Amino acid sequence: MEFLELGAVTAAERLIGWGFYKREPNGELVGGTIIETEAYDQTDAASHSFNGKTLRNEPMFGKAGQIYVYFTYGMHFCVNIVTGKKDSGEAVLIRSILPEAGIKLMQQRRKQLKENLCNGPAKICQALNINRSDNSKIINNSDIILMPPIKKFKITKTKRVGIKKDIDRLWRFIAELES
DNA sequence: AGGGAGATTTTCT
DNA sequence: GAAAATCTCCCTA
Repeated sequence: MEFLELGAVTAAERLIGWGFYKREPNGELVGGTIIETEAYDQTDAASHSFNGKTLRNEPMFGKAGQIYVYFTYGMHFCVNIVTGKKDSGEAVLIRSILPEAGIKLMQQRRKQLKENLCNGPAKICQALNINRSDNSKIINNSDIILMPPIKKFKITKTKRVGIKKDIDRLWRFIAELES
């Protein structure tokens, strides 16, 4: 996990293939393999940290390996993994994971039976039950778990989505899935 | 299968 | 007061 201190862009690429989970109160793991990420840092007009530290983005200025949960569009939560050195204001948005553990719980929470369980940042938070109360938690020192990759993926870089500024950076990383 | 609108409220200016 | 690192539904083909 030392690579998380390297900076958001490097970390975003290297996080592809890692397992991301939340541990339920009863010990059950819910989550799966990360297959899509986006990097945000302080040089980046699309980043919450661009204009400096605020009440909301304060976790982005913490140590690598915490999580930053934000609320957006009046109804959705999204999770980031904080990267870089303390006070650098960077993080990696987890955009998509492969549902592998706790699928039944995910289906209940998402009210979906098969597709679309975790293929979007707000969907992941819904499926894993991540919300404001998880903000600033330390990964692997709480109920938020990150596990090393089991297999390697080929990775595609693209432009990020859902932003209006700095749209040309190729800071979105997607695992190529074999069919 | 793809596009457009509406939902809904926090956050910062 | 406006915009927001989004999702779902409903429409058209």
